[in-house]
Amino acid sequence: MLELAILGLLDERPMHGYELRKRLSEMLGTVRTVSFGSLYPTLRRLQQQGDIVEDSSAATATRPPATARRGRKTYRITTRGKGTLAALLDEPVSASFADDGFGVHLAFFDRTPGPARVRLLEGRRRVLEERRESQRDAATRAGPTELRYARQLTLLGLETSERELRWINELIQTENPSQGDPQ
Amino acid sequence: MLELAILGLLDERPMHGYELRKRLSEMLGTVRTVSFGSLYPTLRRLQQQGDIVEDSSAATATRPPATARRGRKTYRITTRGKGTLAALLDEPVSASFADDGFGVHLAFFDRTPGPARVRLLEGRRRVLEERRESQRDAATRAGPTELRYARQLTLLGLETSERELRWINELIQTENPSQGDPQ
DNA sequence: GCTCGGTATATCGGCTCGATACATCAGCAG
DNA sequence: CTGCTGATGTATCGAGCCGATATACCGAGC
Repeated sequence: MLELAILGLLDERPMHGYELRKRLSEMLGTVRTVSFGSLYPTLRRLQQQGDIVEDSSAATATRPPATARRGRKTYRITTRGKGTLAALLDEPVSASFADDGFGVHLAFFDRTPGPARVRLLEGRRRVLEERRESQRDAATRAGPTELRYARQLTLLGLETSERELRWINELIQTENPSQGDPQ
Repeated sequence: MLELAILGLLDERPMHGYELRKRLSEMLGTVRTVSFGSLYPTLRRLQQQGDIVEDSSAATATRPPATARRGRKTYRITTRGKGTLAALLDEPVSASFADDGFGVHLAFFDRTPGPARVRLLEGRRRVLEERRESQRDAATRAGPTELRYARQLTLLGLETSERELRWINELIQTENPSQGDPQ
């Protein structure tokens, strides 16, 4: 998922690590924060795979020193990286339907082809439906009295799932007005 | 957090790994599922620390074979383990205020002493307030048009945070009727 | 001139997950 | 009775991610 986020951002313009993190935080808001302990290893991995390269042009181009501060490493997406990005956008994996992954995918929704959009939204809906069912089971099942707080938390979660389901159903209708809600 | 959950369950009665996982799933509902890849290493760690021991009495007690199926390992909490559990319940750490950890703590709320209850609830409230603020910032900040889907997700998250804040404020009032909401 | 906070890269240990492997056992169909 | 399937049950492996930590440079303000 982090690979998708990085490639998506570098597809807009070259950036260095620290900047990537800032853009990620403001873009994904509370959905996901990225630690340096994940970011830098992922950058190295992407570089080894040939999806990104260190961008030397920015340093040597117009202004010799000054612009590129010491220690800065600016990365740029390669042609191979663009292919990887397109594949990630087109083929949602199971992680794409989880809370985190879905938010990342959604941030690049405008670059996602139509069929993949529908697959993504419906996969997310399926996850939410399963969650709702298990929450309903837990809420119905009469637990011991001492668990009333945990039960209230479950009820709160159930409401949240139901709201998000309504939300995503609206989104699916917007995306594909011809067919209704099968469930 | 997983240590707390295991110790808390074993404090009720001895159990083996598979059973622990089932109880955890139905108890925490959707809040948290535990994989075997976390469960078994954690059990080993707890055993090495002396917080739990393999319970041989159950196997040799009333019925010789039959009950204890081959390969089953039943664990029992030790005196040291009870101390660890009490400490975990009494001293909420930063992980206790995260979504996962909070749910686990709440499941054992009836065994948590009063002052620790208040610390837990107020710590959780602080986390939620921070989240709400950053979501408000993100929602206010006019992003580019192509991010409208991600923005709608943020708005949904903002509503969720606000609802959970109202919920926890009620809980705090129930716990401590004398003093109101400082924020 | 000196400290303080923001910028910037990087590593380490430890936890957790998903996948996988491998047994046992109950029930049921052939 | 034999073989199949599916639930029970323990366990490991690789990989990703997080939080803490270390290091260093820079600009602003006193």
